[in-house]
Amino acid sequence: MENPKENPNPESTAGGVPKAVISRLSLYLRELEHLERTDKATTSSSQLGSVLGFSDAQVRKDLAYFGQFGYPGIGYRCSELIGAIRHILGTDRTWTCCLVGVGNLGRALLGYKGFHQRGFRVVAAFDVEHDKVGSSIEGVDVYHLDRLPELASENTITLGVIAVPAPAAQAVADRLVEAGIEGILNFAPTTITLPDGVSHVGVDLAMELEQLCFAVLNSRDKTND
Amino acid sequence: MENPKENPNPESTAGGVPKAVISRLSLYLRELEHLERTDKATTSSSQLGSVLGFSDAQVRKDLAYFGQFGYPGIGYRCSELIGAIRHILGTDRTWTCCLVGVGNLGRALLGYKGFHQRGFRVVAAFDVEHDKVGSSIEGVDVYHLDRLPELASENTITLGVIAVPAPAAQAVADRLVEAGIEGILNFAPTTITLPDGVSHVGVDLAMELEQLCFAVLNSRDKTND
DNA sequence: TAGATTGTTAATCGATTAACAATC
DNA sequence: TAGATTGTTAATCGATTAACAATC
Repeated sequence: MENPKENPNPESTAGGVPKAVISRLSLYLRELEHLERTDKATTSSSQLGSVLGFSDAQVRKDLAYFGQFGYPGIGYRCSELIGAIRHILGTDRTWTCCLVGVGNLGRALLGYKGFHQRGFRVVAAFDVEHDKVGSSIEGVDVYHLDRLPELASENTITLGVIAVPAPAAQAVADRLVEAGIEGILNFAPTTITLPDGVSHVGVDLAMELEQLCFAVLNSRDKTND
Repeated sequence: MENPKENPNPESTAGGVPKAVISRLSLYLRELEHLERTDKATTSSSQLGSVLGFSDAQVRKDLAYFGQFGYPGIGYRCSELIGAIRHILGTDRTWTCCLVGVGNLGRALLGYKGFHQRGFRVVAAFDVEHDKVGSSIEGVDVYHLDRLPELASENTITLGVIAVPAPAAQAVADRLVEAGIEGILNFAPTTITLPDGVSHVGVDLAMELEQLCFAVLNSRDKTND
């Protein structure tokens, strides 16, 4: 046991990818798409890293979790790496989504072009207020929340976006789960509890500002050292 | 050198707090505020952790970076810990903010009650479109971006929120920096470059959905093991 | 007192960095 | 060829977990 052997099971990588790697993958993708739009055919780990504030080693290591995408001496072909990262993230297919909560934020999300551009199709919006139900926002029909199960199975909706007030969020989450949704993006500023097998990402806008406050205070301290 | 001494400089903690600790602190705070609203006077590291999916040890360790806030045998008094975390994050004071970009998302942000509730005061909004300039949204006046320097110094605006299209984001960031802003919350789906001393948090809504996709795909794999 | 829970240390685990042979 | 850059290994660094004496 003093002299450990090499891992005898080389293809066992799949499950053990750090979560931080996946966020960076999204950043690499965004940057690569930007490079491609500005007609750069290739890039390198050091170029990609320096724009985003990571080391070249980190970029290569992150990609190495999933395979070999580069050319020694050359770097990475943007279009190829874009395709590879999209495939890894799963955004090389179309995802069918619904939105619950057509308030200020919900309406803004429906108007957000970025979702459609990246292959997310919002096929229905839901609310419980009768003056909203029946309307159409940015081409998306607004239904009463009671019709969620029906529309979810008709359209095989996979992802749900929650944009309701915090007190309603858990009940909405439960109904999305009941309707067979596999993933929830939660904008309500509250913790929601979900069964295993349902994925979850939470975005709390006020929390992001809090993080910024802390960063500002720390930066002040560092400057007046 | 074989037998290293204990750290001779015990109070050198300040700078070295992992970034992940700060996000968890925000989550603890949100949960504590929820507990307080539901009339729980005290909680414990294991209770706090289990709701949020962390271990009790992690909760205690995170708090230990900043001091001692609990009572052995009792736990934490919610109101005290809320005060302590707010002080750590810097949200025990009022932060003066401005918003640039009064599109769908910008308007939604102006209507978002959570900011004001947590001590963020949005004192001005800016845009370059003449039909928007001069209007007032949710009680916040919309000015032409050219008036940013003037209004920033009059109101000592500390934080700026960017909600403009990606191609305009860097130029807006530069003008915010020029106007003396100390922190930027960027909702534009692009990387912005800032000088040292200006803090930065980026939120890319499409990226969050990408993260969710990956989680859903992985969860499927795990289920069909 | 017995039970609960903290703060803190030491042990474990995981992630990042540095270095370099292989490749174009 | 010389220069650039990859993929990968080993070394370093940092963060999480487990354990427990101290405390209420």
